[in-house]
Amino acid sequence: MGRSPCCDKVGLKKGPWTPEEDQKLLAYIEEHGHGSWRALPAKAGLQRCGKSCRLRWTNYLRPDIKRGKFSLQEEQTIIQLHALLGNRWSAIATHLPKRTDNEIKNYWNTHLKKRLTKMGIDPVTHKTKNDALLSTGGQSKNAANLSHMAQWESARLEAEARLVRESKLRSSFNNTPTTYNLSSASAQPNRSLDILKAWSSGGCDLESPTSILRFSENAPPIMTSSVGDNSVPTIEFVGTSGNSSSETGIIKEEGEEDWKSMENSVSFTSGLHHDMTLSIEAAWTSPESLRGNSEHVSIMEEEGFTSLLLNDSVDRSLSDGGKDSDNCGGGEGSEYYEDNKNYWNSILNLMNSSPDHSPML
DNA sequence: AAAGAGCGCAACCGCAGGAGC
DNA sequence: CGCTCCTGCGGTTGCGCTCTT
Repeated sequence: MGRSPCCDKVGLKKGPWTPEEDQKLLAYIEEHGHGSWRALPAKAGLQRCGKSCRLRWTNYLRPDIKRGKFSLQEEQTIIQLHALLGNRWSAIATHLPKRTDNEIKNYWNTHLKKRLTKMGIDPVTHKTKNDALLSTGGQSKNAANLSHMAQWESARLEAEARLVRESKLRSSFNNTPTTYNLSSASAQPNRSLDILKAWSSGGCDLESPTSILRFSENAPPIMTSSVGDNSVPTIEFVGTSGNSSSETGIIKEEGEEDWKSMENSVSFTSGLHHDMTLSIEAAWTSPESLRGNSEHVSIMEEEGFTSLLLNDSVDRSLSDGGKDSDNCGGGEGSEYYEDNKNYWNSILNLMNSSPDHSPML
């Protein structure tokens, strides 16, 4: 596919932007919008290529960018999303309001990666070195499941990001908030199957599982456990699933096409029937208002999925999930559940046990 | 105080893929 | 259907600042 150079590179300035250039770019975009980036520099009187202007705007000048030190919450979100998504910074940035993918990428490379390494955690696999050594046999199966889970999660996050973008786009034309529907556990109240078990078993009829990383942005950081001496925060993997036998579920592994169609769907309800929730106990404060009627969880404009990610806590406890009433789970699933639970707990434990939350040097 | 090393971050590079013609 | 334009993304680079010796 022919790709033209972004600029002819003759007479165009490169390198750091000057305040004057920033001012020109800002003034132009405020008045006209960016329109075509390629045409922008000439119109704005800048000796830059369009690509450079776009980067400057998206990574620095945009008014909705939050700069400065990353909070502990943000760090944890990055680490956990990275474990699921890998180096997909734009997807991760979707869940960190006001942070750019570039900033997150830089922060990961300069701070978090080193910190995890120092903790003995492989920043690529998010496994401890011991885990890596033991990762044979059944362990590798779990690793494969985690990888599979990550694929689902990755696709789902992309879909959600798209919906948020579409929501914002629509709202620019229509001031009324846009509402999307997400499936929820209570859509089928008796769903109590741990989705992880289902994945591990490989024999369940599953559609696209989904997961929610839950935090409370306003809650104290996760180390605020008040239970006993053991103040180690925990993350729970809460899986819910429907009556697998009653659903039309078809295992759609590697179902790229299915995901594409799902991404184009306005409602998640049609495509996502399972929730797997990572929750932090310390943030386990469920608004009662959300409990009674969660058939459709409305995501309002500007809050988007991030609200769910960070604030929502539709209560889906493990209490009934532990009954293992399904007929397609099994012991392996339980082990998997425990392994991943332990994994997240270990990361957070290590994070929180750091002398401070500044990079370890 | 000076020089070198290390670090952090803004910016660049090149590829991928969607949209339009 | 193929080409070009345009944008988004992830990896990498290089400069300036800070720290160490």
